[in-house]
Amino acid sequence: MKPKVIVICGPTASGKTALSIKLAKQIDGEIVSADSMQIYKDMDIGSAKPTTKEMEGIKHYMLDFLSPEERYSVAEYKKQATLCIEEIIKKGKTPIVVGGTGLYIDSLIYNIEYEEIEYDEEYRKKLEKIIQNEGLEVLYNKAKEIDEEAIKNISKNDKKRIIRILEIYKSTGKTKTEQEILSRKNEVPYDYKIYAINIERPILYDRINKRVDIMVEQGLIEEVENISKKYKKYPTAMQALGYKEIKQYLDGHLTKEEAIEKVKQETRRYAKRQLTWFRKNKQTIWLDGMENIQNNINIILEGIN
RNA sequence: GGCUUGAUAGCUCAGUUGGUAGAGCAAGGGACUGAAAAUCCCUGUGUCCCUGGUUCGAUUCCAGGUCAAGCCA
Repeated sequence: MKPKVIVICGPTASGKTALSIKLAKQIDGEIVSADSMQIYKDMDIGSAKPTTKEMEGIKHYMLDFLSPEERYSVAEYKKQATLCIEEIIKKGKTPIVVGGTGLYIDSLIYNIEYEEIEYDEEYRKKLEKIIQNEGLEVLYNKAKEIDEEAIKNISKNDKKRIIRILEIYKSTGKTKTEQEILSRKNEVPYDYKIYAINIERPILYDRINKRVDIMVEQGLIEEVENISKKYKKYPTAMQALGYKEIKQYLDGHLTKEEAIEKVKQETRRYAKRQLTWFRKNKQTIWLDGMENIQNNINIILEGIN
């Protein structure tokens, strides 16, 4: 029998944190975060990182451990989160994976293996330069020569994925298609039970809007100010919703009101994309976020026993 | 009170020499394996303010009404 691991996903502001902590207390569980922004230190308010008080003594992993100056990726997440899950199981407790980053969750539930490679900054700079001088199409054609299969699913405008085909080939000598076949060769070691929380769209959007207002009240602007003073570069951290928009305000490109409105709008769009992602997995059991938390926990308890 | 202008998608507006309409933004759907809170793809939603007239046919022309803005009293 494979050990059970519970996954709780869902769009931002759907109530994952509250549900997961209450669940953990009832089943003697510990929480492994699956959130690409809550990993960063000093990004507390804007990433909606659970506070120590909210955690109610439940141990959380994969949270608040990385400097915003550091680069991070799903490959590292997969490796580290797997170690956390193993540790929790060793203690005889139940791991609960909680988060909104679909890519990170999939890396676990499908047990995706990522080959060891090093990030080659020089090569990426070189590619960026080619895009600037000669256009993206040059790289698209190059990628097409390397991996005709993978390029079928990639738009001519999708800069990131075009670059990735080239980077993977450069550092491993394998095509992305070959790499993806290898990445799924290992059996999934755990019995993942996947739950997603959803709320009626207008209510979800209303909650998002209100949450952004609360973040500003709690000092989001000061938080972003602090980060931009404290750190010199933030290769992935400043992609975060709430941070990049407030940064634009601090740099004088937006008024405060415009920036706040933009955070709300971009967060609503993000929630929509998250839902698209989570809908794809047909074994996911959906919970109604407007339902009483204990009732939802009961559904989960029935599912795992 | 009089005159002028306007009223078309959720918003800002274009347009139809009379044959029931289209842009931007917003929105919705989708993709996603090493930056993923990122990146990218697809989609047009409509009593054309109301009532009547002219007309084979009116959102378009005419009359009246309603509302809004401006000007004059």
